[in-house]
Amino acid sequence: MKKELKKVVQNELNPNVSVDCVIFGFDLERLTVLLIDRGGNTKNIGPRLALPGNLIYNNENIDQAANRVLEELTGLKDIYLEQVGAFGDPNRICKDADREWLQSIRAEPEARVITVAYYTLVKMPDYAPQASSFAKTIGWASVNQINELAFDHFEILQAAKEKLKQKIKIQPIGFNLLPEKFTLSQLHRLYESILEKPLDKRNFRRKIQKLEIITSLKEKQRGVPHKPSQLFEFNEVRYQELTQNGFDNFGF
Amino acid sequence: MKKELKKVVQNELNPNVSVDCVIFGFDLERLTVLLIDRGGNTKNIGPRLALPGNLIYNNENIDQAANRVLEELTGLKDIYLEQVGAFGDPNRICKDADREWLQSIRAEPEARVITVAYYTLVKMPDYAPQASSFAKTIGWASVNQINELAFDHFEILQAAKEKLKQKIKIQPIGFNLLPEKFTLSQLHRLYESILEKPLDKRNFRRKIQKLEIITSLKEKQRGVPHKPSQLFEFNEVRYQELTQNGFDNFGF
DNA sequence: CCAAAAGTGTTGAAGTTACACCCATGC
DNA sequence: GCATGGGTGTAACTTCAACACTTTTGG
Repeated sequence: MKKELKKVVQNELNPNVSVDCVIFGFDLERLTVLLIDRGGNTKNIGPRLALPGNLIYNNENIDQAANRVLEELTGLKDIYLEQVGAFGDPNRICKDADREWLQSIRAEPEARVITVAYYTLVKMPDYAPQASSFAKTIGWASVNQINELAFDHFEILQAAKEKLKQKIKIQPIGFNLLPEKFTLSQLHRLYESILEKPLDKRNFRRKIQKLEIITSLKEKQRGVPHKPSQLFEFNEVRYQELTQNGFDNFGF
Repeated sequence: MKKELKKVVQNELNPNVSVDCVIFGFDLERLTVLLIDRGGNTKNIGPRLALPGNLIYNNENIDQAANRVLEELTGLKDIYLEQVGAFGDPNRICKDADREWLQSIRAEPEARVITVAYYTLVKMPDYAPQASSFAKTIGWASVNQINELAFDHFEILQAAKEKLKQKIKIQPIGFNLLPEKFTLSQLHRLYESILEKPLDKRNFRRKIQKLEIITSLKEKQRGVPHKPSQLFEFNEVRYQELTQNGFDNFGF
């Protein structure tokens, strides 16, 4: 072992640790994810799309780093955030485009990086897109139309999907993806999108309503070319009651 | 940003990333965990016990690093390994004893470290303890008698317990903690230890036997001062069948 | 013969699945 | 009036929870 005893500079970027964020949304039809486009400087070799992410600072914890990246990118604070895990094979930078891109944005492009992945749930209407230092353009993509991403980001996306799938079976986190007022059909489609399987309409409605975690509003959809749907809101109070009594299973 | 362009030395330790391992065992009564004792050089300030772990090399992936630490410590290869997640507040080294200990074993004791935690399941009889460069003495401790550990290791242990608890509800990984031949009562106690709640004996037996993932051996316990118990073994083939048909819930 | 853990069935309640038709609206 | 999605009930089946006594061995 070589003794270097170099002083750690607290507010510098740590060249070895990054965070990447899988930002999920729901367009009322499909589950979507926010991707950045690395643009033309990859000369169109390899995938142009990537998950948003960046190196962490030495004086912030990992969750803070994820929140910072999110705020820089979406302008949103305090959104639902869950760690997926750590990734980072030594050879994760296997594509020419990846290497080229890193050289354009990193001080130490050859450093061994491990990345801590998070997934987050945002209400699409709340989201105010904004360009940032590391994202030329950004946009939503339908999750199941993606089949290639930069670095190991495709693998990370798959892992995030799986975590979300498991989580939604035991906690009603889906409400983070819906507007304040929503219909049972929208909630139904959301669950089907995440679980990637059809759910019987009547059984789904019965199950949700029995839990009493949604409250019917005195309001209906307007202007739709079919029978207008009842609107509901999430009942946070009731949810707290349930979880405190050890509830942890929806049975989907 | 400062351009350094230093060459990464592939087979050097990365000062910023470590792995820590929660090695679970089962003594047929309680869930246990393998801890290292940092010994006398802490002057008995703060907790002496810690999870085994070490920095990663730049040329190994994180899973490999965890396997390496495990093999160095227990001599075991190919054991059940599951990532818990990444940890590492900037201020995780908050205890004097921690700082002092790091100075004795690390080239860059002040570096910001994030650690990737894993939990593993070992059959206690297979385990051959051996001292290593970073562990003076090691030993098993009963999980629920621990209330303090070095660094953020107590927090990591709690997270690992929780992951194990969730996992065992959906996959029969408990067999990794039992000897090849075991009794239903031992399996029962194992599930109760992990889930931290009593399970009805008859209902438990019925549920396990219906799944057919254990096979009755033509052999019984010998030399016990009570009715000798039937011995069983895990049926791996049957388990593969089940999981391929999408089975993922024990319903505990 | 005593202590200790093994082993075994039934019943009532709750939950799950599968399934088809009428309703309210915009155009 | 027609296309579109909204909304509703029931019956058969499966699963779950609760519960107490007899058996076999070693000492």
